[in-house]
Amino acid sequence: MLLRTSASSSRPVDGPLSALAAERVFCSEFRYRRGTEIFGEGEETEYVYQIVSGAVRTYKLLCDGRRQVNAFHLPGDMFGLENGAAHRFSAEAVVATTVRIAKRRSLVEAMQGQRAGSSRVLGLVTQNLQHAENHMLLLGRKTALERVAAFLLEMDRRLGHPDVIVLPMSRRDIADYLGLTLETVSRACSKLRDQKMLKLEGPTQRQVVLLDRKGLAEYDT
Amino acid sequence: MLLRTSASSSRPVDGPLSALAAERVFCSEFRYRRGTEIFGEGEETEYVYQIVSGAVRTYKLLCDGRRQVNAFHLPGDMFGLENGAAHRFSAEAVVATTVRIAKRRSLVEAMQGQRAGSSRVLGLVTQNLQHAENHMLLLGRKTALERVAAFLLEMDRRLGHPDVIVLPMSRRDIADYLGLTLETVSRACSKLRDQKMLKLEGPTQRQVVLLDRKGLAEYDT
DNA sequence: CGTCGCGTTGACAAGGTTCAAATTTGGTGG
DNA sequence: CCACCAAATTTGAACCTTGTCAACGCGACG
Repeated sequence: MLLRTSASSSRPVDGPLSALAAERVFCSEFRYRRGTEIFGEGEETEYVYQIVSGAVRTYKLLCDGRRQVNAFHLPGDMFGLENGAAHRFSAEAVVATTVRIAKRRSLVEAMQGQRAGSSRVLGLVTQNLQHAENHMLLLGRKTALERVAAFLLEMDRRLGHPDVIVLPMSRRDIADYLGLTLETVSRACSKLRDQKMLKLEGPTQRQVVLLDRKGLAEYDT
Repeated sequence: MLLRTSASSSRPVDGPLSALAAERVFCSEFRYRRGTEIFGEGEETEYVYQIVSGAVRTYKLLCDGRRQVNAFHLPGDMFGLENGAAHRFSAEAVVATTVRIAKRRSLVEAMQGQRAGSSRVLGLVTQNLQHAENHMLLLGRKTALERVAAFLLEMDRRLGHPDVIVLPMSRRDIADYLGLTLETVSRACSKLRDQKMLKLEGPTQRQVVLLDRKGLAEYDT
C-alpha cells in the first residue's frame, strides 16, 4: 500500500491524537475488509477511530440511494468523533483498512483529564468544518474539471506530494465526493491527461502522476 | 453554519451566549446598512457577532466572482467566531442589521473562566459542522426543486413556523446559497406555487406562505 | 416621470447525466 | 493452465436539467 502516513506539515493530523494514542486510550486494533461498513448513520457513537493503514469514506445517503461522500480518511486521520450520541453519517472501508479504536467515553474522560484536551477536540472539529466550507464552495460553484483538479491536488497534498498518487478509491467514490457522475470524473481525468497535466497508470488507472501542479492549481483557484 | 442558538424550536434567541451577554462580554451594539460588509475573508478575527435584528450572509468567492453563501444568520445567531486568527469567509448585512459585538479575546477569556465555556464553543462549531454536512448533501446531490424546498423548510423552521415567511434575502442570495442561478430559483418557486404548495406575496415575492409542508418535506427527504 | 433594483418568464445553449458498448484485469473453479 | 465471470474504467451518443441571455413588469425613489 503506497499510502503514506505523512507526518510532515501537509498532514495536520496524528498530532492532536498522538498523545492520546500514547496513553493507550486507543486500546485495540481492528481490521475491515474492503467495502465493509464501520458504522452507520444514526447508530450510537460508541467508538472513535484512527486509521493505521488503508482508507475510509464517510457519507450520507438520500432515501433513493443518491450518495454524498463527506470525506476520505487516510492513515493518521481520525473519524467518528461526534458530539451527539448518534453518528451523523456512515463510514465504510474503501480498501482493506486497519484502525485503532477507542471507546468514546474513555476518550472524553481522557480529554477532561488533560487541560488541553477539549481544545484539541475543538481543533479537530474546526478542521472538519473548514474542509466542509471549502467543499461547499466546490460543490456549489465549481465546474467538473475544477472539481477533479481540486480533488487530485487535495490527495497530492494529503499524501505528501508523492511521485505517484495511488488512489485507494474508485471513480464512483470520487464522483460521489465531488457531486458528479463517475463518467464525468473519468472524462475529466482523460481531458487532464490529454492536456499533459497528469499521467494515468496502473491496471485501473488509479495511479496518478501529476505533471503540472501549477496548471492544475489554476483550475483550482 | 446557521448558528442557531435557540434551545427551543420556536424562539431563536439567546441560547448559549445569553450568559455571556449577561456578563457584558458583548459590550457594544453596532448597525450595518443593507449590503455593507461586516468583515472580509482573510481579515483578522477581532470581533465576534450576535445578531439582534436583521440578517447576515457569510460567503466565499472564487477569483472570477462566483460566490457560495455558506449560511444566513438570523436574530439570535452568532457568527464570526473562528479558531484561527483570520476569517475564513466574508460577512455582509443582507438587510439593515443590528449586532452585538464582543472582542474575540474577551470572549475567549470569559470562556476559560467558565468551566462549561469551551464546551459551549465546541457545541457551536459542531452545529456549524452539522449544517455544513447537510448542505454538502444538498449541493452535491439534490435537484433544483429539492434544494429550494429544503431552503424554504429551513427558513420556516428557523423562523419558528410563522404564518408568513418574510425572506430578507434576494433570489440571487438564495441561488448562491443553493448552488443555482437566480432564474432557476425563481422557476422553482413558481413551480411550487403552481403545485399549490406555497403562495408568494408582497411586492418582490419575498413573503412566502407554506400551504403544504408535508409535500415540501417529500421533496426534501 | 424616468430610472433602478428585483423578480418572472421565454428561448436557446451547454455542461453534465444517462444509457450503452468495448476493454482490461483479477479472481474462481474446472 | 485456462475458461469464464465480475468489477472497474473509458468512450460515444442522445438527452435533459440547468445556465445564459434577453425582454418585460412592477414598485420605490429621486
